[in-house]
Amino acid sequence: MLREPRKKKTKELIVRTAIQLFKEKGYENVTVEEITQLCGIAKGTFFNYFPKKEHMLLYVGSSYNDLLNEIVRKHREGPLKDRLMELFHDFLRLYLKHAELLRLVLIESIQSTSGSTDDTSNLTLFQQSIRQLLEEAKDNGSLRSRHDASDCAIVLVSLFYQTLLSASADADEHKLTADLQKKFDVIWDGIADA
Amino acid sequence: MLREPRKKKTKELIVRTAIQLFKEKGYENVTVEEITQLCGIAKGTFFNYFPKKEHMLLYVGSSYNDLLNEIVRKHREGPLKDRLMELFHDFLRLYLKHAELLRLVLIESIQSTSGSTDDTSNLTLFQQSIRQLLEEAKDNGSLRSRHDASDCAIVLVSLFYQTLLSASADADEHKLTADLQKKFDVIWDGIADA
DNA sequence: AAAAAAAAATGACCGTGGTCATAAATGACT
DNA sequence: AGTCATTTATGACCACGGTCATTTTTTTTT
Repeated sequence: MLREPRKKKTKELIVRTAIQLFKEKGYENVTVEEITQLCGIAKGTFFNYFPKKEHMLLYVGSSYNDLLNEIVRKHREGPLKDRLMELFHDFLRLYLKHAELLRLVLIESIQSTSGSTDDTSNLTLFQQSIRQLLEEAKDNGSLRSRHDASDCAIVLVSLFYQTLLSASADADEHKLTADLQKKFDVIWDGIADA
Repeated sequence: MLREPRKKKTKELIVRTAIQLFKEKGYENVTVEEITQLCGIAKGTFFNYFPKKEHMLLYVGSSYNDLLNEIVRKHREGPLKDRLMELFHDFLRLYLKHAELLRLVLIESIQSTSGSTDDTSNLTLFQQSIRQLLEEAKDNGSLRSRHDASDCAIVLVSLFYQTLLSASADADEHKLTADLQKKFDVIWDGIADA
């Protein structure tokens, strides 16, 4: 059967073409027809592969998955909190490279995740790898916490996303890192002093 | 000048009609034309009052502002953390009454807030009232914290929103309250034990 | 009260996302 | 190779959000 590989090829072609156009001209300024024309296919074909234009954004997101995992794997030295901060700092830098597009991706991911327990969403994947990191830290003693690793991961990741989303257009890397640092300080120590 | 009051009337009429239709049939299933027809005005008129259909969602959001402030004012007894939890619990109940619509409102609010420092957005307003509550608590001694009230407010509010957004369609009030409780425990005590 | 100016309403019109009946392509079977 | 079944591609078509030149209404000026 030669059909499957060919479908995949077409799908990849659409994704690659679309991402490039989105980065060039901005998501809103790219029409589905434009994408398909550049791919040499008919407009209708696009919708055989993606139910909505917005679904492309989820694919843009998942195209970053490998890169994200690599970053998570990279940070293995030093105190846990510092490691996490460096890790998020790297993510932040990556995000800022295409902030306009990735903001849409993030919002779309949030939108598609909510209302359904879908474990394969980009957001959940990311959360899981942070959770895993925390669990390892708990196991090897570098983190002592009465809280569930899973809950901590949710908290950390939401605050990270919140930082990205609240980033105003003029915000630079350093401002955002500082923002994130403050939030992390709060949750790391807790709000109320003992 | 009699123009201003009349404009306001029309705007209110549109908002009321739209909200009702949204709640009846769901945002996506209501067309602008339908709204205007029910208002007895032309389609084009709608866009004299709202630049986009989605802007209606922000107005839906702001229509809850008074109610929200009232809830904040209501909880004045007991330990701070409990008060906050009750407060958020009330919000949550309110949210669940029209979860479908309010999820869209929330997402739209997030979307419109991000990228611009707009202090009048619904989200910012809410955050500010929580911040104020925390500051009062710090002043009268019921909260002792080394962290900025503002930062704490951001953290609390983001986690609340995250809870709302991650609510799957089948989630009930109790499940969500429990979810929220766990997150609040984490940030209240801090992730790492002393 | 008439004329001029300003503001607001209108609906024909357009672009784009998305549908769907039909056509083309592919693979299985004889 | 020829027939049939199934999958995939196609583009005319539609619905809806949004625009804009024109008309209608309201306010100001004389």
